[in-house]
Parts: sequence; structure tokens; C-alpha cells
Amino acid sequence: MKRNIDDFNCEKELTLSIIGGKWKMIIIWYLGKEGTKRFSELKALLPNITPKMMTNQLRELEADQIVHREVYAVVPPKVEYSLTENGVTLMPILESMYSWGKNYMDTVVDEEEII
Amino acid sequence: MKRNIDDFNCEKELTLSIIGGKWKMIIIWYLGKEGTKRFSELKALLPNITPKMMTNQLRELEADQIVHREVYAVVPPKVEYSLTENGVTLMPILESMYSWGKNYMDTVVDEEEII
DNA sequence: CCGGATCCTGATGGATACTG
DNA sequence: CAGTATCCATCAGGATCCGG
Repeated sequence: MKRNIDDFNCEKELTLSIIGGKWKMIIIWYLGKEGTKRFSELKALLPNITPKMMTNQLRELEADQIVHREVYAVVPPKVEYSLTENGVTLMPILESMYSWGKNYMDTVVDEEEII
Repeated sequence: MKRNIDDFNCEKELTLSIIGGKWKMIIIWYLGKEGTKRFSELKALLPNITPKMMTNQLRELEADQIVHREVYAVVPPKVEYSLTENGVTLMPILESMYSWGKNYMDTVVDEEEII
């Protein structure tokens, strides 16, 4: 993800650019809730994700220092992913978004047309 | 923004789909901080936005019941935008994202290469 | 078993000009 | 003043195949 500092109107946008990817929030969520996961364990939690997208999203989160990637030089290959300290600090925000969305669904969503 | 309920892994994604537009967060932010604004007042606060995008983003926020649109039948035309109660409840999340992003910038961003 | 390389598409956002 | 209309650029996300 190219990121130009001028693209941000303010710090909120930076935050959004980090968690805004299609799968990033659930990845962070699971790593935060369940701790360290191997590539295949994580993939098992995200039924519809392709390996490519997993790699893609994990790499971006790694570049943003949200996720830590630990490679073990063993056969068969073993790679473990976990949250960094920065990543852990995101959890409260995800919690807020979770409960806001939950409440929103109850009060608004079932009144409108969802395709 | 088309929104299919099956696209959401969980409620966080719903929240993201609401605030995730290019300009939505700043719009909500300003309406929350400064209160009711006319179209042109809001546009003046967002230097690089085009009228089309303003309309676009405001209409989506209106459909999601985050923003209220009040039209006055006068000449010249006058339209005022304000946050709904639902919109106001988003402010704490934006505050969190703001301070997280601020802190992140101090601790991480200036260490890495930003193009 | 993990994930890189390549190619492709549709949604999203932008420029510019015009209108009730 | 408060938008529309039209056209176009970009890129995140996905399919598929390949490699260490």
C-alpha cells in the first residue's frame, strides 16, 4: 500500500489506512484474541480468504509493525504470526467498533433494505 | 456503496463500511466538533474535495443514518447537515482512532520510509 | 506447507463542465 | 447555492499457476 503523508487529513486517516484492508481487522482480532497462529491455522479461521490475500494482508500489517512474523528454519516450513505491541494497542479500537456495529445493527440495520 | 450482509465477517466490518469512505471520517469529525454546517461551509473545510464527492459521501452517510440533511425551501437554496444520534455515537471511536494514529506517528512512522 | 509471480477486473474516487 | 452529468484513472482484491 502506497502511503503518502499528504493523503491524510488527520491521524484518524492513518489509523484507517492500517486497519482498512479487507481482512486486516479480522486478522488482528483473531491474533489478539487467540494469540500466536501459524499461517494455516489463521487461514482456517478465515474460510473465504485466498492464500495470496493472506500473504498480502499479513505483509502489510507486518510493514506497519502491527503483526510480527516469526519464521522457523525447519522442515516442513513453519511460520508463526502474532501481534506486536503496536498491534495490541489496536484491540480497544476494534472492540469499540465491534460493539458499535452490534448496537447499530440492532437499532438501524434491520429497518433498512440490505441487498 | 453496495453492501451485502454476507460481506461482513463480523460487526467491526459493518462499522468500517460506514466510516471507511475517503472523506467520511473528516466529515463526521467536523460535524461532530463544529455542529451543523451548510454544504458550502463543509466544503470550505475540506480543501481538496470535489462537489461530486461531497454529495456522494454525504448521501451515503445519510442513507446509513449517520448524517441528517435538512433542506430549506428558500432562494438561494440552503441545505444544512448535522450528525444524527447514531452519528454522535461514532465520535468516541474517531477520538480513539485519532489518538492512536497520533501516538503511532510518534513511535513508528518517523522511523520508516514514507514516500 | 508456505507463499511468490503474474495477470485481470470492478469498485472507488477524481476532473471538468453544466444546471434548477 | 447546492448540487448533476460525463468521462476517466487508479488500485485493492481475486484467480491461477508456479517455486523453495
